[in-house]
Amino acid sequence: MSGFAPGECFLADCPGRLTVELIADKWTAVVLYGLSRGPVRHGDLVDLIGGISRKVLTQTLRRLESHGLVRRHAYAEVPPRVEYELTPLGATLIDPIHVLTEWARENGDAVLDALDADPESVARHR
Amino acid sequence: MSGFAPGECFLADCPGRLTVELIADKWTAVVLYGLSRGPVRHGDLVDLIGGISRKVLTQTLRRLESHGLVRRHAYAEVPPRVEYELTPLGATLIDPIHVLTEWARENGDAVLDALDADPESVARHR
DNA sequence: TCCGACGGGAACCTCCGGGTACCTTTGGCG
DNA sequence: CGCCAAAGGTACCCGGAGGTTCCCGTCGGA
Repeated sequence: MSGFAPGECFLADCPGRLTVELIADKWTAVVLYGLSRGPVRHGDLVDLIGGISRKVLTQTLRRLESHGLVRRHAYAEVPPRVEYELTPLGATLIDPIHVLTEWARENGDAVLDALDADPESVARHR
Repeated sequence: MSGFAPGECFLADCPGRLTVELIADKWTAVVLYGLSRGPVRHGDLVDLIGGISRKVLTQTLRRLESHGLVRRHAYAEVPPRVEYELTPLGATLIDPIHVLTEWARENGDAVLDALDADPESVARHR
């Protein structure tokens, strides 16, 4: 519990808040991660991620694009082909996201244990 | 762009998804970070974080509690006093979150630049 | 000739995140 | 004596994020 300087950040107008706004979204991190090994087509991303709707994927990608994290390549072919890839800036976000997945791999079970070992905490009010 | 093994995770039912479900929330990461230096009272957290409403803070803390990341201490005093603190499991999440804040400190400006260097992309479809 | 492949977009709906206002308990104080 | 303040929780309501469905565009192939 030492080595952090928590008070300095995450409080209202600090840069950490920005990142949270960016990736603390239901799908953003997953999409970024799905792009981490190279360009992927829109439809492939839908299959790859699983559970995301095409509309939301498009929205997410558009937002990431406008934030400079993702680049869009539309080829004038038929049937249309669109590929998305990380920008260099976007690629720098993979590491932090990767840290999260590592955490999940190590502690995911503990969370699940706590979840079903603690059903009364939902019912307990005081 | 090497060293990752992206395909293995983040795809539907992998553990990485769990973490995202956990902290990919507007406030969760911020709250965890606010608790990272020790027990904090409910009201103090509201002030510390800034912008969160008491209700949402309570909801967030409750969820974290049921996930085993936060422990709640309610003292039978008047006026009531409630303190929240990280569990050991919750403390392990501080590092990954810290990585995110580091990213923000380094790349936050680049994101903001991309945002207002690309205003037409926002107007184009939003 | 008509359908299928691929990606985008509009219309519609549902659900829950978030804000507001009120409730609780008891001691302080007018 | 009675009313309010402090601190946290909660009932209720609304807006918007996210999902579903359908439609569009074009060309190749059955």
